[in-house]
Amino acid sequence: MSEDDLVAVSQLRSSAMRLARRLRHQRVEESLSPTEMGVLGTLARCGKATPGELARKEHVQPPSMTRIIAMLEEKGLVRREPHPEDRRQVVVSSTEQAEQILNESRRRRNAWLAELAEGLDEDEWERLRAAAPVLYKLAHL
Amino acid sequence: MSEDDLVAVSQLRSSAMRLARRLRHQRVEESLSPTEMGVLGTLARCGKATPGELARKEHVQPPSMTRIIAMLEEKGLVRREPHPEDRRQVVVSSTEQAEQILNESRRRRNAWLAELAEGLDEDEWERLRAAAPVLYKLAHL
DNA sequence: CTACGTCATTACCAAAGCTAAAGAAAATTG
DNA sequence: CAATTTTCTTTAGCTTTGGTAATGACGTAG
Repeated sequence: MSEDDLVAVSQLRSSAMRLARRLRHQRVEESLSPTEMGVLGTLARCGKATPGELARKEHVQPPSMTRIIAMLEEKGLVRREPHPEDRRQVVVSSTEQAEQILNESRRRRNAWLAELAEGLDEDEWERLRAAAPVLYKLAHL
Repeated sequence: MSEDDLVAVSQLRSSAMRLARRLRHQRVEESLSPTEMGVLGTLARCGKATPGELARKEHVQPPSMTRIIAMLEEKGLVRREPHPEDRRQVVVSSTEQAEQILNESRRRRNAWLAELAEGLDEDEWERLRAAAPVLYKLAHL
C-alpha cells in the first residue's frame, strides 16, 4: 500500500467521523437517533429482519437493538411479528409512516449537505459524485 | 441539483455515519473517545488553541470540551497554559506522547480500513483516492 | 466606574450503548 | 427420547459522553 493510499485512508476516516457528528445535528425527527434512523433505512432496503440480524447489520449489540426496536414500535414506525418457523425469533418490518420520515429526513439532510457542498468547485463535486457509490459499498461491506 | 447529485449526497450521508460507527470500534487507545482523538488531531494540525476554539472546531459545546481537555491533561496528552493577553482564556497544546498515540491510531485504523477496502477493485479504489481530499475539505468546511 | 458581554468552568441531567444474566425455544448428543 | 448445549431475545444495571443551566473571573463599551 502506497503512501498516497495511507493518506487517503486517513482523510477518509477523519472525514467520515466529522461529517457523522455534524449530520447528527440535522435530524428532522428530533426524537429519532442516528442508529434508529439506520434501522429504518436497513428495513426499507431489506424489507424484514430479525433483531439479531439488525444488530449485526447496524454493528450494535443485541440488547441495544431490542431497545431501539421497542422505541420504534412505540412510535408506530415498526411492526413486530412472531417468526413463522422459529418461535424464539421475531420478525421486524417498517410501516408506511417510517417511509415518510425517511423521505423527509433524506430531503432535509440532502439540503444541508448540498449547501455545505457549495463550497466545492465543479471538479471536486464531480470526484465526490464518482466516489459516492464506492463509499456506500465500503461502508456496507 | 440533479437527481444524480441527490443520490450521491444521500449515499455520502449514509456512508459517513456508518463508517464512523464502525471506526469507533477500532480505537487503539481504548481509553480515548473519538472526540478526544479529534481534539488531538486538531491540535496536531493547528498547534495551539483555546477551549472555545476547540469546541467550535469539534462541534461540541464548551462544557464538554472543558471535560475532554481535563481528561486529556490528566493523561499527559495535553498542556494547559494561561493565555498571554487574556486572563479568562487558556491555551491548550498537545504533548509528544499525544503525537505517538496519533501515529499508532492512524496506523491501526489505516490497517482496518485497508483490509475493508480489499473488497473493492482497482477502479473503485482509484475513485476513493481521488475523492478523499475533497471529503476532507467538505468535512472541515 | 458601571453595566454588559465573553470565556472557562462547575453541577446536574439525558441519551444511547454495553455487559451480565435470565428465559424460552431449538438443536445436538448420548 | 431425555438431557445438555446453543441460539435468540429480552431485562437489569452500569458507563460513557454529550448537553443545558448557572457561576465566577475577566475584558470592554458607554
